[in-house]
Amino acid sequence: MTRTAPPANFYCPERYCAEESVGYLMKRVMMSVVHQADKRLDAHGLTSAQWGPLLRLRNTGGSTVAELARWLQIDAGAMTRLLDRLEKKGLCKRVRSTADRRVVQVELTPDGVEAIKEVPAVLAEVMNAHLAGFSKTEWQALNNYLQRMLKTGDALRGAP
Amino acid sequence: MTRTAPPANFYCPERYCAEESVGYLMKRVMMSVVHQADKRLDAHGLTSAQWGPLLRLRNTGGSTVAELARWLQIDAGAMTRLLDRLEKKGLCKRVRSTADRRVVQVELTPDGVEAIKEVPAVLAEVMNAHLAGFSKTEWQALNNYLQRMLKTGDALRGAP
DNA sequence: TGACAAACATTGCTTAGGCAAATATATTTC
DNA sequence: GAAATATATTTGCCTAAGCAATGTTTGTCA
Repeated sequence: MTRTAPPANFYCPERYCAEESVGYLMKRVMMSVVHQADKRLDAHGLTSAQWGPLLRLRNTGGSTVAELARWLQIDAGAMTRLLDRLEKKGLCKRVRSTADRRVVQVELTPDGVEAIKEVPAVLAEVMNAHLAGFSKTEWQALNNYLQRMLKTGDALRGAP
Repeated sequence: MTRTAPPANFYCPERYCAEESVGYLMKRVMMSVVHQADKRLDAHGLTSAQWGPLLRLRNTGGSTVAELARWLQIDAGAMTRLLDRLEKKGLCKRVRSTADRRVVQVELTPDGVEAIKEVPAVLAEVMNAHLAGFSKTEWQALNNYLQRMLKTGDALRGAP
């Protein structure tokens, strides 16, 4: 049982300035990344919210609504409607499971397989572009920092 | 005139794995930060999208719709509706400018001043919590990395 | 077995952001 | 000064996520 480290002391209420905060910077960086990815994926008719489930479906060869929602950490209702939109575009299809009649199996259609093809290249390209000038050591350090923050954040809300 | 560094080469399409990407980690960290902040601000009747304009209004002593939208980097239409909600809650008020009749001046109400009071403390607390275990050097390195990524991202879309 | 709890999918209501069009006012240009 | 251009705000239509029901089906356990 490892002891949890105490909170850091980098920010204090009196002179908290959003523009100098790691949180603010991270939000801005994410906005830039998403914007770039969206711009490139628009040609393929996908939004930044839509390639997530498609990629998962490709990697698993089919999944369920609840599993996709858990995987992407979004609300199950939101996932239902996201799948509505993807199905309307003909990129995936839903089939009620016969084994467990509560669940709905989701699968890619041939058009869905086609649509997801270029996505990994786009994501890799956008991330590499944003990391221009980084050494491998710096990139690894950044990864390490983010993984630690994520772990700390999960612990905050008592995650497994 | 400094030459821009070429894209990095950390990710490639064939074995691009979202879970191992800096982008994925950053998104997850931001979700955790926003979730924690929302949980604490809920008691004050604010959402994570609403303290942004309020804080800006406090720091500037009043602003305009367009300036707030630019500051927070969101759509002007979205800002209009966000201000609708804040105004309905009685946290700010709008006054048509007499100097330039196109613009609408936005100001905090006394209730708005009250609502924003605890926000910096909450933000500082949430950020410090997520940075538990970080040395000052590591924190500075993280800041430096993020600033560089942001600058690179801005350059990508030709920002000033 | 039979009640009760849990899991799954969906829908309604809300907040929220992006894009485009409409309108009103300023500024610049000729 | 008139016309073109730019800026400011708002509105409509879309995607999107959260929360709280609801109905259905499955699993548990007394």
